[in-house]
Amino acid sequence: MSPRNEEQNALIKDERREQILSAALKVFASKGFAATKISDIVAGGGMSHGLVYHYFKSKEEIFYELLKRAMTTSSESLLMVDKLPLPPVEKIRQTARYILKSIEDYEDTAYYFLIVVHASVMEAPDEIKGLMDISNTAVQTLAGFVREGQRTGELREGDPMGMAITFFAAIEGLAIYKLSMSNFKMPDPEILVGIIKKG
Amino acid sequence: MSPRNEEQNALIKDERREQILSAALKVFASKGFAATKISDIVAGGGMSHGLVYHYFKSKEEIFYELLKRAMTTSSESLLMVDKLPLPPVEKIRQTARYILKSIEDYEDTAYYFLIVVHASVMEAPDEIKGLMDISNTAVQTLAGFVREGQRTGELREGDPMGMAITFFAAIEGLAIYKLSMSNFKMPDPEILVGIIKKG
DNA sequence: GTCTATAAAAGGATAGAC
DNA sequence: GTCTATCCTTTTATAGAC
Repeated sequence: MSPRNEEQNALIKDERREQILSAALKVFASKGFAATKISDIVAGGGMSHGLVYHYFKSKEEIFYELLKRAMTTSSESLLMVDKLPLPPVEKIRQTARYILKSIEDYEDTAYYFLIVVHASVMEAPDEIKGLMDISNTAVQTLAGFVREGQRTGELREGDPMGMAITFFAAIEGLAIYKLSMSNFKMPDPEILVGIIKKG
Repeated sequence: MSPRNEEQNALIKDERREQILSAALKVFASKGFAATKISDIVAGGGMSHGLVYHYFKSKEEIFYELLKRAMTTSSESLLMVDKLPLPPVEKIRQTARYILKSIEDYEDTAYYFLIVVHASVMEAPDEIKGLMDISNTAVQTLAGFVREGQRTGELREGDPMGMAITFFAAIEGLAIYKLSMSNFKMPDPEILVGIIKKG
């Protein structure tokens, strides 16, 4: 009960949570929410069934936490790019490069994108649907780049949201392929820029 | 037992099958395979639980049949376009236009694309994975257009398969959006052409 | 904090009545 | 051909031991 022990406990607690989340990330990404069994998560993380419920209230809460991280990370990344002193086309190019490289280099990035895909296509409770709106932060930031670029005439005309959605849709699709064919190489980011750039 | 009755029975049989498939299409597309309960399909089609099992061996068989239709239709469409006496860019443009219009006009088209998405991300038995290879017919046909166009210099350089995959990935993503936001308008097909066309 | 055993529920599939 | 009732497995979630 000394402070020392409490600190250690907090550390262990955090470690275990992360361990569970890390195992769950892979499984949820690969199978989706409904098809994932607690026993799948347990098998991947080498812990017991009961332990998962010691740290999380339900299967849904685990998924919720992972989705939150996915959404937060992607909107923050876009906001970072937005701060760079670059013309719109370059902001879009940076975004494409950064995301494709991250999917290529870190397996978890592809997993997180898959979590978002699953959240989009599943029948989700309101809490989860609420999180999905945050994703619109990323889409909307990108749509902002497009609007800006259309004003200066560097970019293709057309509905900015439609273009931004297509841009992310393509990335999500690529993440799906990456995961099913591990030897699949991410394409040149320029083809994503081509969605938006004037032909 | 007269021939007349057999014919009528065959008709009824076919009608029921289609009725079940039609109800299942919407539900599978909206919730995915694992999350779909037989009772969901039943509710959508206004028939009884047992009837479904009279016409199909299992939930999986229903999904399999729908996926087969999705795959067959898309590869056939691409082969049709390939027969047209058009330069590669135009074949790609036709494909983009045709598919986006079909998603826009027919709800079922979007549903069928969603079936494919779910099949891509689910943990599927070998039979279903086998069907997914057929999808590569469509992707590969498109990749063929790209290769052709690269030879003549009209199209962007880079891995044709990567571009074809991105093209379809974008469409699948758009179908997802279409279904969750029914008022979402499909973007200009040119943005899909932009993935492949020289910038 | 972690595990094992068990409860409780859900859902796929079948049998048999009509 | 169609429906209702039931079986039985699977799986989430909890209780309680260590």
